[in-house]
Amino acid sequence: MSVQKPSIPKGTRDFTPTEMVRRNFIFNTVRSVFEIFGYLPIETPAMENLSTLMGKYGEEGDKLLFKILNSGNYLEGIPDSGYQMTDDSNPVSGIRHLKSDIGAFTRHISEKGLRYDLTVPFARFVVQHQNELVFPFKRYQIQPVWRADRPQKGRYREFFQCDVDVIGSPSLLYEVELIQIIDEVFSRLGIQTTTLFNNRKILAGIAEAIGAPEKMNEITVAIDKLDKIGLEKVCLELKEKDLHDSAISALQPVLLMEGSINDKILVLEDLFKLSETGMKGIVELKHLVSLLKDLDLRNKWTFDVRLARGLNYYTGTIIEVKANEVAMGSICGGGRYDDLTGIFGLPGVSGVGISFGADRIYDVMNELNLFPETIQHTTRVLFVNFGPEEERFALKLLNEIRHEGIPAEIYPDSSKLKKQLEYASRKQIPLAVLIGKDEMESGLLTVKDLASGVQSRLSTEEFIRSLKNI
RNA sequence: GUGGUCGUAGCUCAGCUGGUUAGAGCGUCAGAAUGUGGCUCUGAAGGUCGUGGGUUCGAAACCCAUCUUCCACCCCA
Repeated sequence: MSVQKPSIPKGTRDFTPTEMVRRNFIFNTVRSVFEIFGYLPIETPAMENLSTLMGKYGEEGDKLLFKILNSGNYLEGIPDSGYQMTDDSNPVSGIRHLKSDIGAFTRHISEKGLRYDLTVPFARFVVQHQNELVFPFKRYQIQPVWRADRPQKGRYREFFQCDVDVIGSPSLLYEVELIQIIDEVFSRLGIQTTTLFNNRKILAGIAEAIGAPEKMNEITVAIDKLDKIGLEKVCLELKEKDLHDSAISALQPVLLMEGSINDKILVLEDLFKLSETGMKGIVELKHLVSLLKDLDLRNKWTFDVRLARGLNYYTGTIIEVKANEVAMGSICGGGRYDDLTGIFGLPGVSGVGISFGADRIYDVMNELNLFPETIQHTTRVLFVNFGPEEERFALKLLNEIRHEGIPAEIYPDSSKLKKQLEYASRKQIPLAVLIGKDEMESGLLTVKDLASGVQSRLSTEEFIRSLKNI
């Protein structure tokens, strides 16, 4: 039997205790902010039926779904001679046919997949539990999601999302609330951010107004690249996407737009004389901006027409957050979806939500050294072990200290003192308690402060009191 | 998914155009008057050179495949 090198699938990671302490710091911060705003937790299974997942994220998204092979003999029911199509009853024979309709074959052997995000499972959850829920329903959800993407920096195949959504109200107050949550979370974590928002109706309006409503996606994707590739190439790309010259020139004012939010709104209002949808978007945008202006948020925010979020289900406001000091994809994003639950049989319910990317937030904080030192160590007191008798004595005291809620431990054997103190030192345990014969007889403990090296003799009562005071 | 890129001790890397027993720093472990850590000193362990093929008298170095890393596109947290 050969020894195999241990490894984990690409794009996945192990987390060490140090990393977990830091990750939990992020989760706890996010969680407590969510709760302050009145959101409650839910969880859903790691796997969903493929029928729930497929078709919700566009063609690209479908490809990125991790599918789970049916258990047992998943080839059962497929005749030896070929493959029976699911949607018509003509048997097709031969492996070549099977390959040519890989979709149908996949549906046969796999009916579950790992969740791709938390929003779609949430929609499914709402429809399934609609009778038990109070609307507007505000929930948060912190769980891993999986995407069969090609990994890169800040891009993993398994990562945690922290979602907050509210469903059952079209009120713009919730957009404001989410932007407040973003501000609060990042202020607490110490990350300086810029929150960008846009409105899907404005994007649709632009496409409509320049006479190419069916090309909205192409147009938004191209506009999104403006910073990256420049005006000329954007226009070139639009041309390649079969957009008329007249449409491209009509788009120029939008591409060249700059100045304050109000300036941009004026440009758009002018354009939207030809688009009702666009006007609606402007009305929403103006309302949102006026509400935000009164709030004195600590982080930057602004309207950005170039913001284009791909997911097909957004219909109103779209939001994205970037860290100011680190080059990384967005660390938070989301938006308003008017009919996410419609496909599951509950039409006309509007919702809005955002998702914090815990893993990217971790990377950003790590790069900027933002994790506070104080979250590091857990054990605060180590009892040094001098032998069976001393052990007994220490165990009693150890128990008392733990009852006071102070994390403490005892060294497992009477190794050299040197070794025991080194253990404390390496684990960054601040206090070591030495109980040997002297201490047992006198009842005075020797307490060593590892940071300063100072030792003191304290009675057990004094010691416990001093621990509680810190 | 498309196009690149990286892979040598636990970690960070060196190893000249293929040539004999593959190196360093850090870390680890063991010692340095037997109840005192971090610093210092001494010593030791640790590598199928990502994996599998091939070229060659000879490969860590060259070729192919494969996995992994990172990057660009795509998309996104």
